[in-house]
Amino acid sequence: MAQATKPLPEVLQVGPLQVVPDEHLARADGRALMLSIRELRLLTELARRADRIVSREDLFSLVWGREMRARDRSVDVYVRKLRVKLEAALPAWRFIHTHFGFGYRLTAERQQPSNGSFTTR
Amino acid sequence: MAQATKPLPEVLQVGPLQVVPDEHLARADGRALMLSIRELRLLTELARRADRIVSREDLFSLVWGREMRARDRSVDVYVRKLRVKLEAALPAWRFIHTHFGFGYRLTAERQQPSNGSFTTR
DNA sequence: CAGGTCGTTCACATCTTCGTCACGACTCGA
DNA sequence: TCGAGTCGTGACGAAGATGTGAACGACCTG
Repeated sequence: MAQATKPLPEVLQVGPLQVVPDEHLARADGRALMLSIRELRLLTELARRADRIVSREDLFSLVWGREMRARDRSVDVYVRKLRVKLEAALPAWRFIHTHFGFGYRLTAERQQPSNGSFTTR
Repeated sequence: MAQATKPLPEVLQVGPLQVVPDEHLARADGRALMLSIRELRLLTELARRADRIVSREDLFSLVWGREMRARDRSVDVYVRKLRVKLEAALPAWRFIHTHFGFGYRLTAERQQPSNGSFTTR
């Protein structure tokens, strides 16, 4: 018999970042982040597809629940908002990486100064 | 000496804050807080779920024992009363954090210079 | 009865979020 | 190198959520 009644809350771990969608909460090194609904949902969907590139269209329909209109910049704007908060919480890390022409990818990478070789963007 | 009927009194510790529901008492750094019944119950239920977000609806049914009516602001008002007393007792700490659109979270955080991500209002 | 505490509810003030723009910086292929 | 398209970023107003002070009545207690 399968564990049909087992709640087993979903916990997404991406480096020092932890997302618990069911609790409407994300943590950085254990400390709670203050995220809005949209921000949290966006982070959640990215985290569920960590290390993979997710297109804007997919992200939009996942988070907003409808088709993205052409030239809609909502995803970009919310990626920006997330980046700001993640940067404030974990300055030594970078999480949301842009793939030009394709979309975004969530991956925990240490911010390495004094090395221009690896461009993260 | 063990007692078969020992209730094992519940003691909730949240930073410098201590709540003992069975004694109808809360302490800040050992000093007793003067809380009304509602205030204490609200603090208790929050403390039992420390570090997690609790929705207004859940808080209301936990503390008031009935379903919350739409647009009822009771929880907000009592959160306010608690904040005032906690602030008076422990000015260097912040306990009740608002999660916009979700509810409240009880976590002991030192009053720090503004940090966009963590600090709660 | 007089004064105080408590719980509830209102009304208004303030803050957040959200979607959208506009403009500038950036990327990449021709 | 250049140009078209893509992306980053700050700002805005409207709608809605939350913060806050106060009024009111019920309930003590002396």
